[in-house]
Amino acid sequence: MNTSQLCPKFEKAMGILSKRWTGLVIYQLLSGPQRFCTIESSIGISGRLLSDRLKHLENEGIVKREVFPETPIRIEYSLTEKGLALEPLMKELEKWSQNWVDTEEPLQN
Amino acid sequence: MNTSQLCPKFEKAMGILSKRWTGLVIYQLLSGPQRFCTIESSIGISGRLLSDRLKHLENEGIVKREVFPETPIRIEYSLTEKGLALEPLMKELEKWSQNWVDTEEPLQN
DNA sequence: CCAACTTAATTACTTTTCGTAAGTAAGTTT
DNA sequence: AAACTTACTTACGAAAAGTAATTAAGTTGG
Repeated sequence: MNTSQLCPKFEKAMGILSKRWTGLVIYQLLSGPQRFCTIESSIGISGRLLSDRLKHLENEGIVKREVFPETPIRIEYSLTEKGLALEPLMKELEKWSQNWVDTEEPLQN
Repeated sequence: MNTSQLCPKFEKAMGILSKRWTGLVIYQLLSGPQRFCTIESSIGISGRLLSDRLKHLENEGIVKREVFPETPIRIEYSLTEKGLALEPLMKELEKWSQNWVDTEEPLQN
């Protein structure tokens, strides 16, 4: 049972961000609209999970899926206004990671 | 296999945040040092996972565990400087959630 | 025309993580 | 001594993730 005393909006926002891969997908899309296979290889997610995550983000109104009936057909994913609004947060995470994150493995005792 | 082209520091930072509950634990500790059972009930996490998350956050140098040998004994968790540095990010998430998150269920078709 | 290739998925199966509940150890209160 | 509290740990079924193979629709090359 969830008996938390947090703001439901904040809790939901954190829920989106703390689902594995969603943050990276959003971050990747901040550099512009992209195709499925581009996202897949840029962040190292499997197709199975990327498919799932894009669907969820579409449901949340964060990502938009567009089909371009060119030849060959092209499907592009991009951020909606809601998704783009996460840019300041991503910038903060970039800053924090540069200032505080150490990629070395901690010493094993 | 992870063949991503992202900055390893950023990727690690996102990895920390996108592990379930860690974000909420950090957010909760921003309001000050707290005991295990306080965190547990404020964010609605189970003891089993809170114990695990606090250990991980301690290993990452984000959370500090202090034992006060009073009577009764008291154990407090607080944020380190590294942990406190996440405040601006949390404020951004608060802003975003207030502006964009809708807690209503999406319509079922 | 047909075999091989590409993209955007989906399905099948194994491993890992989560959630619930119960148990434990140390100390406190009644 | 029995019941309670805190800070955990253990056990176990359920859910999610990871890997790999498959599919559907269309494209290219011979």
